[in-house]
Amino acid sequence: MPAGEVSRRTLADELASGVVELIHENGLEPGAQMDTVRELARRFDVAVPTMREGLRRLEAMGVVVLRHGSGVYVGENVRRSVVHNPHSQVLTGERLIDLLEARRVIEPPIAATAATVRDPDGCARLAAKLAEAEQCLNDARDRLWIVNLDFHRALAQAAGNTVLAEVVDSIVLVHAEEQKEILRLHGNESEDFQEHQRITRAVLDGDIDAAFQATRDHLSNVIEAIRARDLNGEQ
Amino acid sequence: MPAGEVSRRTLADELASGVVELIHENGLEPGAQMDTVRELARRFDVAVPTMREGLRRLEAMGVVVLRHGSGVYVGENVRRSVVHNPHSQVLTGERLIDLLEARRVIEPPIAATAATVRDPDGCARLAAKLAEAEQCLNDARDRLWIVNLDFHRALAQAAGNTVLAEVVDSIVLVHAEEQKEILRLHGNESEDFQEHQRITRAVLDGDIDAAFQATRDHLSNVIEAIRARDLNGEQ
DNA sequence: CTGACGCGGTTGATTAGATCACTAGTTCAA
DNA sequence: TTGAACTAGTGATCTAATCAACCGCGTCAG
Repeated sequence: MPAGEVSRRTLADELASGVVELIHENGLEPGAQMDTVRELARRFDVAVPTMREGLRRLEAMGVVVLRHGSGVYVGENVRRSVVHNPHSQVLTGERLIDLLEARRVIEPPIAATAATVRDPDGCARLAAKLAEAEQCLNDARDRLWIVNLDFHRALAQAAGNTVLAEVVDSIVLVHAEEQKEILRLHGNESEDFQEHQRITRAVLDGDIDAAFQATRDHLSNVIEAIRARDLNGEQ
Repeated sequence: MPAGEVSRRTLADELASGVVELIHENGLEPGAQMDTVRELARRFDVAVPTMREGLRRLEAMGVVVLRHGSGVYVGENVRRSVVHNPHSQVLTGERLIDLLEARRVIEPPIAATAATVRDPDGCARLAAKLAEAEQCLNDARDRLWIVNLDFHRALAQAAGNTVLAEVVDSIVLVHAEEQKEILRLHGNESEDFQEHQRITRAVLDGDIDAAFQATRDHLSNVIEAIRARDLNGEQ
């Protein structure tokens, strides 16, 4: 009984692939409206509920978005190879530490790459996100957590490699709501901001070692803060 | 018209979450059989096609597997947070280079972590995968490509962090079939094997710098080999 | 006794058709 | 001109039926 074994490909799976081909053949960008569910069902000569099953597969991946009463749209993830799974296990203390430690391994070399590349657009976006965070520190503290996560995404994007951006995007978004709550209770917002400043300066200056070290130090501090609250004791 | 915006949560989405909760409440492991589609529909008081839509979402993520004539099973990805999207764009030359360059950023520090941790099980699995690759080099060359990808997965697992393992798992599996074809035509199998040997020795010896450098060199060589074939000219 | 084959029951897969809920665009009235 | 109401289009969900695949059990043959 090897449950992981793919036996025969279902029609829903084939329809999902067919729809993706259609998107790419027509050069549709994220946000573009596609044929309706009924039209797609007619085009592929299947029943509407069967087409819906295929579209649900794509929806899970963020490749399409079904809007009730409006239509079917191309999703943001249409070109993504790596996504995060919104239907995975509940976040445990151990898992959060695992996640942050993984980020501590991955993100410093990404920051170093960003400092190497020094892409003008990427750097501008990073600086803009830092400015946004500063504003949030002053008058929109409830948004600060997501802007801080976005800072890390901008950092990965500044490395100029879409796969790296997708990877970081995926891991920072894991259990986003739960992270929000934990960071709200135990984060240190002004220290985080200073550390983000340090990272940004290093990247803008093209100082590879400083970018690496600042990112590593920052994530180490986050890990220590989370550890200090003895997360396992609260479960 | 913000297509990426989540308006109202559908029943299919809620059912997907409900099924995941059921899996975790009952402590079901990958491979375990769950209630049938009809039973799940009854349990959640919805119609069968609606439950099927929810299950298709989970199936896309590898959280469940629907086996025709048999039942619904828990999938391998039930605990995964990061997965690869099988429904993304066609692999282009540029995209493959992007992918390999991302791996060159991420995998060396992961190898260094593996050399730091020196987990006995992880190291054993790495050595076993290397031995398997050697065997394939002699008498099963058609399988060598997947075993070589598995080597990288074993390397990430040896770092002892599930998120890192998931990340590497996801990126090496991207466009696996297409990678197979490209590596078959342009890879250098005996050189790859030697480089994998070098990486393994460094990890087993706990030589952090060597593990980092050997992994980086290996991936650089793969990138150069792919570049040398002028991939864009072939499209 | 063991292995292979066939059958029946269970379960997933797909269809057809209907009704309900939401959205976007248009028209009308203040 | 603006806001509200209406309508048509579209997704969401349901009911009910039929078809296809799998699994377990029993029987038969070697």
